[in-house]
Amino acid sequence: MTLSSRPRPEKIHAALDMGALDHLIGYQLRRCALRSQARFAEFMAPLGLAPGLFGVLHLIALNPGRTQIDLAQAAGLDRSTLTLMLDQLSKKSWVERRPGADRRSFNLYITPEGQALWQAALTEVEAHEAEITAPLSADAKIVLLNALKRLAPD
Amino acid sequence: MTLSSRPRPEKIHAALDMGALDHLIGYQLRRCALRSQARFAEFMAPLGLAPGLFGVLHLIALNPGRTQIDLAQAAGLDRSTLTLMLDQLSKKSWVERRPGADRRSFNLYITPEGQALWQAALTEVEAHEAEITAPLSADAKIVLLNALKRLAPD
DNA sequence: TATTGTTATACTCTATAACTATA
DNA sequence: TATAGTTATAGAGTATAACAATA
Repeated sequence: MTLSSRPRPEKIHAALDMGALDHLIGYQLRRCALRSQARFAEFMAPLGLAPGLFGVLHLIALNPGRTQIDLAQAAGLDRSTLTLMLDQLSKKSWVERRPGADRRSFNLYITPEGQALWQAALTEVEAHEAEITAPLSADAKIVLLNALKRLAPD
Repeated sequence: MTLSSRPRPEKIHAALDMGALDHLIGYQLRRCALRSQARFAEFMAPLGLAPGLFGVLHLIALNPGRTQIDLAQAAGLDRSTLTLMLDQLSKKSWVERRPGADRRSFNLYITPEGQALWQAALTEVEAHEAEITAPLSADAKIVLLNALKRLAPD
């Protein structure tokens, strides 16, 4: 906290009063997620992969042959949103839309290039996770994870 | 989990494999925050207040007379971002930019209308918080809050 | 009729860079 | 020169609504 930090001479802005916000899980959740996401974006940037796109790539890698509707539902996205994300992923040749038996829909597959990128991304994901959870003990991580899962059950 | 839920006859999409994502705090954080924010937006919508604008209004209400730079720093926003948000808040007459001694800057104040709106918003904030934390015991809430604060210290 | 995916459009939130006025 | 704020612009990420093709 600011209590322990000696004020620097250059510029002192007294800390602003946050009021009840400080005690709200909703607010702290937002703070943590924003910070985590910003850092995650930095880890992904060298790969040319936007944070949201990693999630989609990951789901396709683990679940080849699914339709866009399946995927949108699993990722919690609108199908129109997913269309745009898949446009980006297929423009980079990381993901393929293959026509299926039902000619209204596509079956989604990761490409070899996509596989390579995905593996590289997984390494970054682990590094990111280790970094952001560094302040927590192993036990605390488990407790936190369980709490989060109870908060947003499927 | 899906283990206990009887499959409904209409439409069965086998749950997609999430792989390691399920065990990542970074990912679960994102899921929870997105869900919380979407719900928060619904609570704020009747007031005509976008979620991000509430935070700014709240800071101004609690810290009258501060400059935009102060506020941007406290909210973790760029000053250009804050300019746009204040444009919206002042267009609705909820916030006032008053010229100060230093004629480069403004001092920010909440208006009477803003006060009324802020009070209404605080009620919604509490309702939102109660709803999203409903799955947790009082103890679990405290533990979660502490974990989140350790994750994103100031 | 209902479903899948696409398109057009728009909104929120955010940033960078160049600018104006003031210090 | 440096700072406060504005403007122009851009880019994620998201959604709704209308649409075409197919079931």
